[in-house]
Amino acid sequence: MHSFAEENYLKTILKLHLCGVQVITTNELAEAMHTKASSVTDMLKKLAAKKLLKYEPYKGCLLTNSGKTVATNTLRKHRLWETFLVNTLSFSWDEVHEVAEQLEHIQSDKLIQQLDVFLGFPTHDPHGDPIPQLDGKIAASPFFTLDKAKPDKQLVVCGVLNHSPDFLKYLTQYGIQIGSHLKMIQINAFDSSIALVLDQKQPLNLSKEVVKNLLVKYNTNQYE
Amino acid sequence: MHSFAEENYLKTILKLHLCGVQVITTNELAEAMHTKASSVTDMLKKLAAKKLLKYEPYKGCLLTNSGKTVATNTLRKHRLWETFLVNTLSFSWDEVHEVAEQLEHIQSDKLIQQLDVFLGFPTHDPHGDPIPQLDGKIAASPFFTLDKAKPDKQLVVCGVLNHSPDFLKYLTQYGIQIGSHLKMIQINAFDSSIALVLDQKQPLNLSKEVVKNLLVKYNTNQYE
DNA sequence: TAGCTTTTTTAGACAAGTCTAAATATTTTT
DNA sequence: AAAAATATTTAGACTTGTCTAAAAAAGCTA
Repeated sequence: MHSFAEENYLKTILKLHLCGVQVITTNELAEAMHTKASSVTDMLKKLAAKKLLKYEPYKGCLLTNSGKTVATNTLRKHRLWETFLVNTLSFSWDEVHEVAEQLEHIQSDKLIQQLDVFLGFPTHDPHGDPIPQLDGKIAASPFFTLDKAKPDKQLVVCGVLNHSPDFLKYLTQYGIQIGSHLKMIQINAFDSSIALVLDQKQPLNLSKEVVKNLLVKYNTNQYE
Repeated sequence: MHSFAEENYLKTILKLHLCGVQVITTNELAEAMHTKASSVTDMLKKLAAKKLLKYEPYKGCLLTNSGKTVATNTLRKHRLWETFLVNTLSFSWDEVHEVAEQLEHIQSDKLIQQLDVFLGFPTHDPHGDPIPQLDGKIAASPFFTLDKAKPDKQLVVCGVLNHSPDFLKYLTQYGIQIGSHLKMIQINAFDSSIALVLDQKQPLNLSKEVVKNLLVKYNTNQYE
């Protein structure tokens, strides 16, 4: 139906939308796609001709409903496959992205339907990102970054903003993963680093770069 | 590493090899690939330049060792994915081919390795075809077509030669699947059809077209 | 072996997607 | 508001893989 390239452009535009960008410019998209602005212009014209997005030269683009459907579906497939790789095939969370980038383009409604059943209708992928549902709904993240947390409250790690293997490996090395329990002690004024306690064990210090990319929530089930 | 098109050509050449064709001609390949002879010539030149096969104009082609490796690996991936779709995601054997044609091109050694582990190192796919092993070895089929069977011996259905959905649905409709037990009664001289008994139940008549595409073996475990 | 048929290759075209370099808009600065 | 800087688009080229139509080679046939 749609080419890999088309699906990739639409998915990237959707992800920028989800990050709060309203109208996406050619250069923003070129950077996100690791390609050149001229290539983006060519593709935007093609996608506009297919009515998958609105495109005004020099003004940027905006997904139409049908473009949003394609993009959401591609994102759904990507996140379901990431969940499969981690939950079923023992991949670690820093290894899945590249493979899921390929798997997300497989065309088969039944395949994704059955994968969803097999995985037990997961709501979040291994990085804590919400999996778009079949009707296109994407749950808003109820999580916040660690630097926004109140001190001395029990927190649970729920996801990451940065998905780079380097960052994910860093977290793994310090024993931080989805579900880890921690308590924020204080923000150090000098470098905005944060002192915290992980899993009732030794104290730890995390830089502001790390802290701003770590999604947490307050632990409401601490007496379970 | 190699494009989808290249992998498809190499895989098709390997499959023709496995069916006993030694040197493959341009027209044979064009028919098997559902494409035109001129397109085949172009691709053969490219694959020969990459040393994946030997190509002599007007004489046909022959896989080199490295070409054989790529082809075997693609076939291995195809058959592992078919096994996954049937065993894990509840696909029927007539639904898997098209999806596996896409999945076989996913590039990730770890993915296939882990899939193999998850499936329990299967040796045959849902159509009874042997799954090439990691070292490239492909088990020779110990099965034979039903028209070669001796009468009145217990047989087990092990696979098919024709993989078309029409044929597979036909078999399913008559209750024939991998593992079905049957006994050949007699060959009818008039139309070469075969009378048989399926699973100790009602007698059945199968046309010579069906019989020549059904792989069976003698049941050596009938007292288990 | 000369002529006919079939097979295969070549030549030239096209579509998708990308790129560089040049041209044109837009925005910012002064 | 004109000049400079930045952003975007256009023009033309390249790659991959395909096709049609025409040319060339190979294989038959008599």
